[in-house]
Amino acid sequence: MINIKYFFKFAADILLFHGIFMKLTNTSEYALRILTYMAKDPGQLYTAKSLIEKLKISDKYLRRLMTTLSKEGFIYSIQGRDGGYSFKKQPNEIFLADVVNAVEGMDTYAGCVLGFEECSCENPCVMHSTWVKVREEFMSVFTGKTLSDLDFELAKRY
Amino acid sequence: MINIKYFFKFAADILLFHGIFMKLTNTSEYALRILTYMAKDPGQLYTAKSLIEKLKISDKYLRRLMTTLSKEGFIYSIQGRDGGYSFKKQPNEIFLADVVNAVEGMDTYAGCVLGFEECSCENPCVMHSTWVKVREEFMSVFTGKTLSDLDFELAKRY
DNA sequence: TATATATACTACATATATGTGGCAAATACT
DNA sequence: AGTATTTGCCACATATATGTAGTATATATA
Repeated sequence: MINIKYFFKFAADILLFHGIFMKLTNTSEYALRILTYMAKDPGQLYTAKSLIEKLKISDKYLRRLMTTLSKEGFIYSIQGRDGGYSFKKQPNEIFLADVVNAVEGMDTYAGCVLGFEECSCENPCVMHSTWVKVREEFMSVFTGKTLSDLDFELAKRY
Repeated sequence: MINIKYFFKFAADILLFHGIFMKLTNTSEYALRILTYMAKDPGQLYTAKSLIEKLKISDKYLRRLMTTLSKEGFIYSIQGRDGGYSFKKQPNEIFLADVVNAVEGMDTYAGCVLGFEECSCENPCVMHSTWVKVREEFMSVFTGKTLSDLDFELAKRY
């Protein structure tokens, strides 16, 4: 899930700055943060402890998420001493959309921006075409890129 | 605020359909639903009662929203018998981004898709450029269109 | 078998978004 | 002044997302 907010902000020099706030839910953020981190070195076995320390995600929340990601087939887990998590599917088989979908659940549908049930191309609301433009950009990016299609060389993080 | 979810859905013919769920918060949906409805006939005075019936928004929630929209300067309100709401700013002066921003509050900022505080073009996360593409599409559409730039002829709704 | 270390699960706690109830205040009309 | 109709406001109720606590279970090693 993604949250988007617009904002206005005064810079120090009194310049009016008109920007956007667009944010995944913490849950989706965490899932992508974890998997993109693991994708840098996909062969490794990662303990919850190491992920928590490295990625600043709260202990129990991360563990619950790992269980979800495991049940969804992205990773497998090994219990007991010397246990941990590693990839089950390869990173180049995992699309960004799949990750978001998995952790957010599938009990949703493509909705009208104004919340109308009956909105469609044949019977559009006043914002239909406007919204479709935004949605299609998001769709093409998130369904078109896998975990291994990201900027691992550019990013100095982790 | 906007919530986006991906979804998979089986059509009747067993075709696997891979789509997107992308949704404003109810609050933003309501605000846009109300203002786009009013923008079809901007000169009129609208009672809360008529808006509730027409737009299927719960009584008290709509009234609270109208007060917000009024305080934010989009509309003015007339109390008492024969009172109601009407535009203060003209619809062609109200950008979609302004509406979302007004009802969601301004205590936010443009964030990293993975939730990193320090993420920027100079110090990007692995998803930075990917996310910027999506965000800029949303930004250009919502800061580029006003309430009067919508498809009033096409939409049979209301 | 005992111990250390790891994941799995359940239930609860907190924060935020959303929705509701009741009453006060304003205004037109009689 | 009295009444009907309308907006304004406060406090609470509910739903969902997020975060935490405690305990059970699994496994490598000694």
